[in-house]
Amino acid sequence: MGLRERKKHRTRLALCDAAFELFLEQGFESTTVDQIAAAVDVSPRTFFRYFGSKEDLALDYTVEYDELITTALAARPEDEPPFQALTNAYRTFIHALEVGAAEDPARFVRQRRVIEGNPHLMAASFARMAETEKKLTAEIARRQGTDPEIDQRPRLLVAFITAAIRVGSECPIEATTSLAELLGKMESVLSLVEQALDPGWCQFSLGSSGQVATKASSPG
Amino acid sequence: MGLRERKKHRTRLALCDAAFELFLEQGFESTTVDQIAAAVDVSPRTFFRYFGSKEDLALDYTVEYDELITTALAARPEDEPPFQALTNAYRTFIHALEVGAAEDPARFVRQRRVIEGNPHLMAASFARMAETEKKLTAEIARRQGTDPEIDQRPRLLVAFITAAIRVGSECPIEATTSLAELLGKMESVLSLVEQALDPGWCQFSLGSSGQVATKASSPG
DNA sequence: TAATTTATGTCAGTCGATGACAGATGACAA
DNA sequence: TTGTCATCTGTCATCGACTGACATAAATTA
Repeated sequence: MGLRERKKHRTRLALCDAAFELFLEQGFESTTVDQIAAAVDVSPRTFFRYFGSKEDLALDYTVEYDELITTALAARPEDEPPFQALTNAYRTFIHALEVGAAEDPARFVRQRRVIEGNPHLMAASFARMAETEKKLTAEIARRQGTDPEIDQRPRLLVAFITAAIRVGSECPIEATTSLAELLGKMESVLSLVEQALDPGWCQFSLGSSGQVATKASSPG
Repeated sequence: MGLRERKKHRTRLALCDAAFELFLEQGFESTTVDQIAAAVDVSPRTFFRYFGSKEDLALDYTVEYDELITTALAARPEDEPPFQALTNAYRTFIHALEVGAAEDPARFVRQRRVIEGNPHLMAASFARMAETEKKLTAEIARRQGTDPEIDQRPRLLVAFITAAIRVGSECPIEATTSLAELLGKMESVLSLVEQALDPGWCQFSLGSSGQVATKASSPG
Protein backbone atom coordinates (compact mmCIF):
# COMPACT_ATOMS: atom_id res chain seq x y z
CA MET A 1 0.00 0.00 0.00
CA GLY A 2 1.50 3.30 -1.12
CA LEU A 3 1.92 6.44 0.90
CA ARG A 4 -1.03 8.07 -0.81
CA GLU A 5 -3.41 5.31 0.18
CA ARG A 6 -2.10 5.19 3.72
CA LYS A 7 -2.66 8.91 4.05
CA LYS A 8 -6.20 8.60 2.77
CA HIS A 9 -6.92 5.80 5.17
CA ARG A 10 -5.53 7.84 8.02
CA THR A 11 -7.60 10.91 7.16
CA ARG A 12 -10.71 8.82 6.91
CA LEU A 13 -10.17 7.32 10.33
CA ALA A 14 -9.29 10.71 11.78
CA LEU A 15 -12.52 12.16 10.44
CA CYS A 16 -14.53 9.33 11.95
CA ASP A 17 -12.85 9.60 15.31
CA ALA A 18 -13.13 13.36 15.49
CA ALA A 19 -16.73 13.23 14.37
CA PHE A 20 -17.88 10.66 16.90
CA GLU A 21 -16.06 12.45 19.67
CA LEU A 22 -17.91 15.64 18.79
CA PHE A 23 -21.21 13.82 18.31
CA LEU A 24 -21.06 12.32 21.79
CA GLU A 25 -19.94 15.61 23.26
CA GLN A 26 -22.42 18.03 21.70
CA GLY A 27 -24.83 15.92 19.68
CA PHE A 28 -25.10 15.04 16.01
CA GLU A 29 -27.13 18.02 14.84
CA SER A 30 -25.16 20.67 16.60
CA THR A 31 -21.88 19.34 15.30
CA THR A 32 -21.11 21.03 11.99
CA VAL A 33 -19.10 19.57 9.16
CA ASP A 34 -16.83 22.58 9.49
CA GLN A 35 -16.04 21.60 13.06
CA ILE A 36 -15.21 18.04 12.10
CA ALA A 37 -13.05 19.17 9.21
CA ALA A 38 -11.30 21.72 11.41
CA ALA A 39 -10.57 19.08 14.05
CA VAL A 40 -8.73 17.01 11.44
CA ASP A 41 -7.33 20.09 9.73
CA VAL A 42 -8.79 19.52 6.31
CA SER A 43 -11.12 21.71 4.32
CA PRO A 44 -14.87 21.12 4.61
CA ARG A 45 -14.85 20.33 0.91
CA THR A 46 -12.48 17.48 1.54
CA PHE A 47 -14.83 16.06 4.14
CA PHE A 48 -17.39 15.52 1.40
CA ARG A 49 -14.80 13.76 -0.71
CA TYR A 50 -14.54 11.11 1.99
CA PHE A 51 -18.19 10.92 3.01
CA GLY A 52 -21.18 11.73 0.89
CA SER A 53 -22.85 13.38 3.84
CA LYS A 54 -22.55 13.88 7.57
CA GLU A 55 -25.10 11.13 7.93
CA ASP A 56 -22.99 8.80 5.79
CA LEU A 57 -20.17 9.15 8.23
CA ALA A 58 -22.36 8.40 11.22
CA LEU A 59 -23.71 5.27 9.54
CA ASP A 60 -20.47 4.27 7.88
CA TYR A 61 -19.92 1.11 9.88
CA THR A 62 -23.48 -0.16 9.36
CA VAL A 63 -22.61 -0.98 5.78
CA GLU A 64 -20.15 -3.62 6.84
CA TYR A 65 -22.70 -5.14 9.20
CA ASP A 66 -25.29 -5.34 6.48
CA GLU A 67 -22.80 -7.08 4.25
CA LEU A 68 -21.97 -9.40 7.12
CA ILE A 69 -25.54 -10.62 7.39
CA THR A 70 -26.13 -11.04 3.69
CA THR A 71 -22.95 -13.01 3.16
CA ALA A 72 -23.67 -15.04 6.28
CA LEU A 73 -27.01 -16.02 4.78
CA ALA A 74 -25.43 -16.85 1.45
CA ALA A 75 -23.00 -19.12 3.28
CA ARG A 76 -25.76 -21.22 4.84
CA PRO A 77 -26.34 -24.62 3.21
CA GLU A 78 -28.77 -24.55 0.33
CA ASP A 79 -31.14 -27.07 1.86
CA GLU A 80 -31.41 -25.36 5.23
CA PRO A 81 -34.99 -24.17 5.82
CA PRO A 82 -35.45 -20.40 5.42
CA PHE A 83 -36.05 -19.56 9.04
CA GLN A 84 -33.10 -21.58 10.30
CA ALA A 85 -30.88 -20.09 7.63
CA LEU A 86 -31.86 -16.59 8.72
CA THR A 87 -31.52 -17.13 12.44
CA ASN A 88 -28.19 -18.81 11.93
CA ALA A 89 -27.02 -15.93 9.79
CA TYR A 90 -28.07 -13.63 12.57
CA ARG A 91 -26.12 -15.69 15.09
CA THR A 92 -23.07 -15.45 12.85
CA PHE A 93 -23.57 -11.71 12.89
CA ILE A 94 -23.72 -11.54 16.67
CA HIS A 95 -20.60 -13.64 16.89
CA ALA A 96 -18.77 -11.46 14.39
CA LEU A 97 -19.69 -8.48 16.50
CA GLU A 98 -18.22 -10.16 19.56
CA VAL A 99 -15.00 -11.00 17.78
CA GLY A 100 -14.61 -7.77 15.86
CA ALA A 101 -15.06 -5.70 18.98
CA ALA A 102 -11.97 -7.18 20.62
CA GLU A 103 -9.88 -4.06 20.12
CA ASP A 104 -12.52 -1.55 21.11
CA PRO A 105 -15.48 -3.18 22.88
CA ALA A 106 -17.31 0.10 23.39
CA ARG A 107 -17.26 1.08 19.74
CA PHE A 108 -20.47 -0.62 18.68
CA VAL A 109 -22.37 0.66 21.70
CA ARG A 110 -21.00 4.15 21.18
CA GLN A 111 -22.09 4.17 17.59
CA ARG A 112 -25.52 2.83 18.41
CA ARG A 113 -25.93 5.48 21.05
CA VAL A 114 -25.13 8.28 18.63
CA ILE A 115 -27.62 6.84 16.16
CA GLU A 116 -30.41 6.31 18.66
CA GLY A 117 -29.87 9.77 20.04
CA ASN A 118 -30.90 11.32 16.76
CA PRO A 119 -34.17 10.78 14.88
CA HIS A 120 -32.60 11.54 11.50
CA LEU A 121 -29.96 8.90 12.01
CA MET A 122 -32.50 6.39 13.24
CA ALA A 123 -34.50 7.06 10.12
CA ALA A 124 -31.51 6.65 7.86
CA SER A 125 -30.46 3.44 9.53
CA PHE A 126 -33.93 1.99 9.04
CA ALA A 127 -33.72 2.84 5.38
CA ARG A 128 -30.45 0.97 5.08
CA MET A 129 -31.98 -1.97 6.82
CA ALA A 130 -34.66 -1.91 4.16
CA GLU A 131 -32.01 -2.30 1.49
CA THR A 132 -30.59 -5.28 3.32
CA GLU A 133 -34.07 -6.73 3.63
CA LYS A 134 -34.40 -6.67 -0.13
CA LYS A 135 -31.24 -8.71 -0.57
CA LEU A 136 -32.19 -11.21 2.12
CA THR A 137 -35.66 -11.58 0.65
CA ALA A 138 -34.26 -12.22 -2.79
CA GLU A 139 -31.99 -14.91 -1.43
CA ILE A 140 -34.74 -16.65 0.55
CA ALA A 141 -37.09 -16.50 -2.40
CA ARG A 142 -34.42 -17.96 -4.64
CA ARG A 143 -33.85 -20.84 -2.24
CA GLN A 144 -37.55 -21.58 -2.00
CA GLY A 145 -38.10 -21.15 -5.68
CA THR A 146 -40.81 -18.54 -5.30
CA ASP A 147 -41.28 -15.10 -6.80
CA PRO A 148 -40.95 -12.49 -4.04
CA GLU A 149 -43.21 -10.15 -5.99
CA ILE A 150 -46.08 -12.61 -5.75
CA ASP A 151 -45.39 -14.74 -2.72
CA GLN A 152 -45.12 -12.43 0.28
CA ARG A 153 -43.83 -15.09 2.66
CA PRO A 154 -40.11 -14.61 2.09
CA ARG A 155 -40.59 -10.88 2.47
CA LEU A 156 -42.55 -11.31 5.67
CA LEU A 157 -40.17 -13.83 7.16
CA VAL A 158 -37.22 -11.53 6.53
CA ALA A 159 -39.17 -8.64 8.01
CA PHE A 160 -39.65 -10.72 11.16
CA ILE A 161 -35.96 -11.34 11.47
CA THR A 162 -34.96 -7.75 10.90
CA ALA A 163 -37.61 -6.73 13.40
CA ALA A 164 -35.82 -8.96 15.88
CA ILE A 165 -32.48 -7.41 14.97
CA ARG A 166 -33.89 -3.96 15.53
CA VAL A 167 -35.39 -4.86 18.86
CA GLY A 168 -32.25 -6.70 19.87
CA SER A 169 -29.85 -3.91 19.13
CA GLU A 170 -31.88 -1.17 20.72
CA CYS A 171 -29.71 0.56 23.18
CA PRO A 172 -31.27 2.89 25.78
CA ILE A 173 -29.49 6.21 25.72
CA GLU A 174 -29.67 6.93 29.42
CA ALA A 175 -28.40 3.74 30.99
CA THR A 176 -24.80 2.82 30.32
CA THR A 177 -25.13 -0.44 28.47
CA SER A 178 -22.11 -2.62 27.88
CA LEU A 179 -21.50 -4.52 24.70
CA ALA A 180 -21.89 -7.77 26.60
CA GLU A 181 -25.32 -6.72 27.79
CA LEU A 182 -26.33 -5.74 24.31
CA LEU A 183 -25.12 -9.01 22.81
CA GLY A 184 -26.98 -10.88 25.51
CA LYS A 185 -30.14 -9.05 24.65
CA MET A 186 -29.70 -9.83 20.97
CA GLU A 187 -29.34 -13.52 21.77
CA SER A 188 -32.41 -13.54 23.96
CA VAL A 189 -34.56 -11.75 21.44
CA LEU A 190 -33.40 -14.19 18.82
CA SER A 191 -34.55 -17.09 20.95
CA LEU A 192 -37.85 -15.32 21.51
CA VAL A 193 -38.38 -15.22 17.77
CA GLU A 194 -37.67 -18.92 17.56
CA GLN A 195 -40.38 -19.51 20.14
CA ALA A 196 -42.81 -17.13 18.52
CA LEU A 197 -42.88 -18.39 14.97
CA ASP A 198 -44.74 -21.48 13.97
CA PRO A 199 -42.03 -23.92 12.88
CA GLY A 200 -44.30 -25.44 10.25
CA TRP A 201 -44.97 -22.13 8.60
CA CYS A 202 -41.32 -21.23 8.54
CA GLN A 203 -40.52 -24.25 6.44
CA PHE A 204 -42.78 -23.16 3.64
CA SER A 205 -41.65 -24.00 0.22
CA LEU A 206 -43.03 -23.84 -3.27
CA GLY A 207 -46.55 -25.21 -3.35
CA SER A 208 -47.21 -25.28 0.38
CA SER A 209 -50.28 -23.56 1.76
CA GLY A 210 -50.42 -19.81 2.01
CA GLN A 211 -49.19 -19.37 -1.51
CA VAL A 212 -52.26 -17.83 -3.06
CA ALA A 213 -53.15 -15.09 -0.64
CA THR A 214 -51.14 -12.30 -2.19
CA LYS A 215 -52.66 -10.61 -5.23
CA ALA A 216 -56.11 -9.21 -4.66
CA SER A 217 -57.49 -8.55 -8.09
CA SER A 218 -57.58 -10.68 -11.19
CA PRO A 219 -54.59 -10.35 -13.54
CA GLY A 220 -56.04 -7.90 -15.98
CA MET B 1 -64.97 28.44 12.46
CA GLY B 2 -63.83 32.00 11.72
CA LEU B 3 -62.53 33.35 8.46
CA ARG B 4 -58.97 33.25 9.72
CA GLU B 5 -59.13 29.56 10.48
CA ARG B 6 -60.83 28.74 7.20
CA LYS B 7 -58.15 30.60 5.32
CA LYS B 8 -55.42 28.71 7.11
CA HIS B 9 -57.07 25.42 6.39
CA ARG B 10 -57.38 26.33 2.73
CA THR B 11 -53.74 27.37 2.41
CA ARG B 12 -52.64 24.18 4.08
CA LEU B 13 -54.60 22.04 1.67
CA ALA B 14 -53.42 24.11 -1.27
CA LEU B 15 -49.80 23.61 -0.21
CA CYS B 16 -50.33 19.85 0.09
CA ASP B 17 -52.02 19.58 -3.27
CA ALA B 18 -49.50 21.71 -5.09
CA ALA B 19 -46.64 19.85 -3.45
CA PHE B 20 -47.85 16.36 -4.32
CA GLU B 21 -48.58 17.40 -7.85
CA LEU B 22 -45.02 18.64 -8.21
CA PHE B 23 -43.60 15.61 -6.43
CA LEU B 24 -45.28 13.21 -8.82
CA GLU B 25 -44.30 15.33 -11.78
CA GLN B 26 -40.64 15.99 -11.10
CA GLY B 27 -39.77 14.04 -7.97
CA PHE B 28 -39.46 14.96 -4.31
CA GLU B 29 -35.83 16.06 -4.27
CA SER B 30 -35.97 18.20 -7.35
CA THR B 31 -39.05 20.02 -6.15
CA THR B 32 -37.99 23.05 -4.13
CA VAL B 33 -39.91 24.68 -1.34
CA ASP B 34 -39.79 27.88 -3.37
CA GLN B 35 -41.66 26.16 -6.19
CA ILE B 36 -44.35 24.86 -3.88
CA ALA B 37 -44.75 28.24 -2.22
CA ALA B 38 -44.86 29.98 -5.59
CA ALA B 39 -47.56 27.60 -6.82
CA VAL B 40 -49.78 28.61 -3.92
CA ASP B 41 -48.61 32.21 -4.04
CA VAL B 42 -47.26 32.43 -0.52
CA SER B 43 -43.77 33.26 0.62
CA PRO B 44 -41.36 30.37 1.25
CA ARG B 45 -41.19 31.52 4.85
CA THR B 46 -44.91 30.92 5.19
CA PHE B 47 -44.47 27.38 3.94
CA PHE B 48 -42.36 26.66 7.00
CA ARG B 49 -45.05 28.11 9.23
CA TYR B 50 -47.39 25.39 8.00
CA PHE B 51 -44.92 22.52 7.80
CA GLY B 52 -41.76 22.06 9.81
CA SER B 53 -39.99 20.77 6.72
CA LYS B 54 -40.60 19.60 3.18
CA GLU B 55 -40.45 16.09 4.55
CA ASP B 56 -43.13 16.93 7.12
CA LEU B 57 -45.49 17.84 4.34
CA ALA B 58 -44.85 14.65 2.43
CA LEU B 59 -45.51 12.57 5.55
CA ASP B 60 -48.28 14.74 6.90
CA TYR B 61 -51.06 12.22 6.48
CA THR B 62 -49.12 9.40 8.10
CA VAL B 63 -49.66 11.05 11.45
CA GLU B 64 -53.38 10.49 11.29
CA TYR B 65 -52.88 6.85 10.35
CA ASP B 66 -50.57 6.31 13.27
CA GLU B 67 -53.16 7.79 15.57
CA LEU B 68 -55.76 5.59 13.97
CA ILE B 69 -53.91 2.43 14.89
CA THR B 70 -53.07 3.44 18.44
CA THR B 71 -56.62 4.48 19.21
CA ALA B 72 -57.93 1.33 17.52
CA LEU B 73 -55.76 -0.73 19.85
CA ALA B 74 -56.90 1.24 22.87
CA ALA B 75 -60.49 0.53 21.86
CA ARG B 76 -60.02 -3.23 21.91
CA PRO B 77 -61.45 -5.02 24.95
CA GLU B 78 -59.07 -5.22 27.89
CA ASP B 79 -59.16 -9.01 28.09
CA GLU B 80 -58.44 -9.62 24.41
CA PRO B 81 -55.11 -11.40 23.96
CA PRO B 82 -52.28 -9.13 22.71
CA PHE B 83 -51.94 -10.59 19.26
CA GLN B 84 -55.66 -10.57 18.54
CA ALA B 85 -55.91 -7.03 19.82
CA LEU B 86 -53.14 -5.93 17.48
CA THR B 87 -54.38 -7.72 14.41
CA ASN B 88 -57.90 -6.45 15.03
CA ALA B 89 -56.58 -2.91 15.41
CA TYR B 90 -54.81 -3.38 12.11
CA ARG B 91 -58.03 -4.57 10.50
CA THR B 92 -59.76 -1.48 11.82
CA PHE B 93 -57.04 0.54 10.19
CA ILE B 94 -57.48 -1.14 6.83
CA HIS B 95 -61.20 -0.60 7.04
CA ALA B 96 -60.77 3.06 7.93
CA LEU B 97 -58.55 3.41 4.90
CA GLU B 98 -61.26 1.90 2.73
CA VAL B 99 -63.93 4.20 4.10
CA GLY B 100 -61.83 7.33 4.28
CA ALA B 101 -60.72 6.96 0.68
CA ALA B 102 -64.26 7.29 -0.61
CA GLU B 103 -63.77 10.80 -1.91
CA ASP B 104 -60.34 10.27 -3.45
CA PRO B 105 -59.47 6.56 -3.78
CA ALA B 106 -56.09 7.23 -5.36
CA ARG B 107 -54.84 9.50 -2.60
CA PHE B 108 -53.33 6.85 -0.37
CA VAL B 109 -51.63 5.10 -3.26
CA ARG B 110 -50.34 8.40 -4.62
CA GLN B 111 -48.86 9.32 -1.28
CA ARG B 112 -47.27 5.93 -0.81
CA ARG B 113 -45.75 6.16 -4.25
CA VAL B 114 -44.16 9.51 -3.50
CA ILE B 115 -42.75 8.13 -0.28
CA GLU B 116 -41.43 4.91 -1.74
CA GLY B 117 -39.88 6.82 -4.61
CA ASN B 118 -37.54 8.60 -2.27
CA PRO B 119 -35.10 7.03 0.20
CA HIS B 120 -35.20 10.03 2.51
CA LEU B 121 -38.96 9.81 2.82
CA MET B 122 -38.82 6.08 3.33
CA ALA B 123 -36.35 6.64 6.09
CA ALA B 124 -38.47 9.28 7.75
CA SER B 125 -41.59 7.18 7.54
CA PHE B 126 -39.80 4.28 9.24
CA ALA B 127 -38.79 6.60 12.01
CA ARG B 128 -42.39 7.64 12.55
CA MET B 129 -43.43 4.03 12.61
CA ALA B 130 -40.90 3.56 15.39
CA GLU B 131 -42.70 6.19 17.45
CA THR B 132 -45.97 4.40 16.92
CA GLU B 133 -44.33 1.15 17.93
CA LYS B 134 -43.41 2.66 21.24
CA LYS B 135 -47.00 3.58 22.00
CA LEU B 136 -48.34 0.21 20.93
CA THR B 137 -45.71 -1.57 22.98
CA ALA B 138 -46.57 0.45 26.04
CA GLU B 139 -50.23 -0.42 25.64
CA ILE B 140 -49.61 -4.14 25.17
CA ALA B 141 -47.23 -4.22 28.11
CA ARG B 142 -49.77 -2.44 30.26
CA ARG B 143 -52.44 -4.96 29.34
CA GLN B 144 -50.18 -7.88 30.11
CA GLY B 145 -48.83 -6.31 33.25
CA THR B 146 -45.20 -6.58 32.20
CA ASP B 147 -42.41 -4.04 32.06
CA PRO B 148 -41.49 -3.41 28.41
CA GLU B 149 -37.97 -2.49 29.49
CA ILE B 150 -37.41 -5.97 30.85
CA ASP B 151 -39.81 -8.22 29.03
CA GLN B 152 -39.06 -7.96 25.31
CA ARG B 153 -42.13 -9.86 24.20
CA PRO B 154 -44.53 -6.94 23.84
CA ARG B 155 -41.87 -5.07 21.94
CA LEU B 156 -41.21 -8.00 19.64
CA LEU B 157 -44.87 -8.77 19.07
CA VAL B 158 -45.51 -5.16 18.07
CA ALA B 159 -42.48 -5.22 15.81
CA PHE B 160 -43.97 -8.25 14.06
CA ILE B 161 -47.22 -6.45 13.43
CA THR B 162 -45.58 -3.30 12.14
CA ALA B 163 -43.37 -5.46 9.95
CA ALA B 164 -46.58 -6.83 8.47
CA ILE B 165 -47.94 -3.33 8.00
CA ARG B 166 -44.77 -2.30 6.21
CA VAL B 167 -44.80 -5.31 3.93
CA GLY B 168 -48.51 -4.95 3.33
CA SER B 169 -48.44 -1.32 2.31
CA GLU B 170 -45.44 -1.61 0.03
CA CYS B 171 -46.39 -0.25 -3.30
CA PRO B 172 -44.18 -0.95 -6.34
CA ILE B 173 -43.39 2.30 -8.08
CA GLU B 174 -43.47 1.00 -11.62
CA ALA B 175 -46.75 -0.90 -11.76
CA THR B 176 -49.93 1.08 -11.38
CA THR B 177 -51.43 -0.36 -8.24
CA SER B 178 -54.99 0.47 -7.29
CA LEU B 179 -56.10 1.08 -3.74
CA ALA B 180 -58.20 -2.08 -3.88
CA GLU B 181 -55.17 -4.13 -4.80
CA LEU B 182 -53.16 -2.58 -2.02
CA LEU B 183 -55.89 -3.19 0.55
CA GLY B 184 -56.14 -6.76 -0.63
CA LYS B 185 -52.44 -7.22 -0.17
CA MET B 186 -52.62 -5.78 3.32
CA GLU B 187 -55.37 -8.24 4.23
CA SER B 188 -53.47 -11.18 2.84
CA VAL B 189 -50.25 -10.27 4.61
CA LEU B 190 -52.23 -9.91 7.80
CA SER B 191 -53.58 -13.41 7.44
CA LEU B 192 -50.05 -14.65 6.73
CA VAL B 193 -48.93 -13.22 10.05
CA GLU B 194 -51.76 -15.00 11.78
CA GLN B 195 -50.57 -18.25 10.26
CA ALA B 196 -46.95 -17.58 11.03
CA LEU B 197 -47.06 -16.82 14.72
CA ASP B 198 -47.44 -19.52 17.32
CA PRO B 199 -50.85 -18.87 18.87
CA GLY B 200 -49.66 -20.09 22.24
CA TRP B 201 -46.75 -17.69 22.34
CA CYS B 202 -48.93 -14.79 21.36
CA GLN B 203 -51.11 -15.25 24.40
CA PHE B 204 -48.23 -14.75 26.76
CA SER B 205 -49.03 -13.00 29.97
CA LEU B 206 -47.27 -12.23 33.20
CA GLY B 207 -45.53 -15.32 34.48
CA SER B 208 -45.78 -17.44 31.36
CA SER B 209 -42.66 -19.01 29.92
CA GLY B 210 -40.18 -16.89 28.02
CA GLN B 211 -40.22 -14.23 30.66
CA VAL B 212 -36.65 -14.50 31.84
CA ALA B 213 -34.66 -14.40 28.66
CA THR B 214 -34.19 -10.68 28.41
CA LYS B 215 -31.46 -9.19 30.56
CA ALA B 216 -28.06 -10.73 30.11
CA SER B 217 -26.09 -9.56 33.11
CA SER B 218 -26.92 -9.56 36.78
CA PRO B 219 -28.80 -6.54 38.06
CA GLY B 220 -25.80 -4.67 39.41
C1' DT C 1 -64.09 52.53 15.25
C1' DA C 2 -60.11 51.47 18.24
C1' DA C 3 -57.26 48.08 20.33
C1' DT C 4 -55.42 43.54 20.24
C1' DT C 5 -54.13 39.41 18.34
C1' DT C 6 -52.23 36.73 14.73
C1' DA C 7 -50.81 35.53 9.98
C1' DT C 8 -47.76 36.91 6.45
C1' DG C 9 -43.77 38.98 3.86
C1' DT C 10 -39.10 40.59 3.79
C1' DC C 11 -34.42 40.22 4.96
C1' DA C 12 -30.38 38.38 6.64
C1' DG C 13 -27.94 34.47 7.93
C1' DT C 14 -26.54 29.39 9.08
C1' DC C 15 -25.65 24.88 7.57
C1' DG C 16 -25.39 20.95 4.40
C1' DA C 17 -24.00 19.81 -0.04
C1' DT C 18 -22.06 20.31 -5.04
C1' DG C 19 -19.54 21.92 -9.24
C1' DA C 20 -15.45 24.19 -11.15
C1' DC C 21 -10.89 25.45 -11.17
C1' DA C 22 -6.13 25.77 -9.62
C1' DG C 23 -2.32 24.40 -6.91
C1' DA C 24 0.05 20.72 -4.22
C1' DT C 25 1.67 16.06 -3.78
C1' DG C 26 2.53 11.29 -4.35
C1' DA C 27 3.39 7.62 -8.24
C1' DC C 28 6.18 6.18 -11.85
C1' DA C 29 9.25 5.93 -15.89
C1' DA C 30 13.41 7.39 -18.13
C1' DT D 1 17.31 12.93 -10.21
C1' DT D 2 14.03 14.68 -13.07
C1' DG D 3 9.90 15.27 -15.55
C1' DT D 4 5.33 13.67 -16.51
C1' DC D 5 1.00 12.15 -15.05
C1' DA D 6 -2.71 11.01 -12.01
C1' DT D 7 -4.85 12.25 -8.03
C1' DC D 8 -5.72 14.69 -3.77
C1' DT D 9 -6.75 19.05 -1.78
C1' DG D 10 -8.14 23.98 -0.97
C1' DT D 11 -10.64 27.98 -2.53
C1' DC D 12 -14.56 30.06 -4.39
C1' DA D 13 -19.16 30.40 -5.82
C1' DT D 14 -23.62 28.62 -5.51
C1' DC D 15 -27.89 26.17 -4.37
C1' DG D 16 -31.49 24.59 -1.26
C1' DA D 17 -33.40 23.75 3.38
C1' DC D 18 -34.36 26.07 7.33
C1' DT D 19 -34.56 29.88 11.21
C1' DG D 20 -34.75 34.31 13.80
C1' DA D 21 -36.09 39.13 13.81
C1' DC D 22 -38.82 42.71 12.54
C1' DA D 23 -42.43 45.19 10.13
C1' DT D 24 -46.87 45.06 7.95
C1' DA D 25 -51.43 43.59 6.93
C1' DA D 26 -55.33 41.33 8.13
C1' DA D 27 -58.87 39.33 11.29
C1' DT D 28 -60.89 39.35 15.98
C1' DT D 29 -62.77 41.53 19.85
C1' DA D 30 -64.34 45.20 22.75
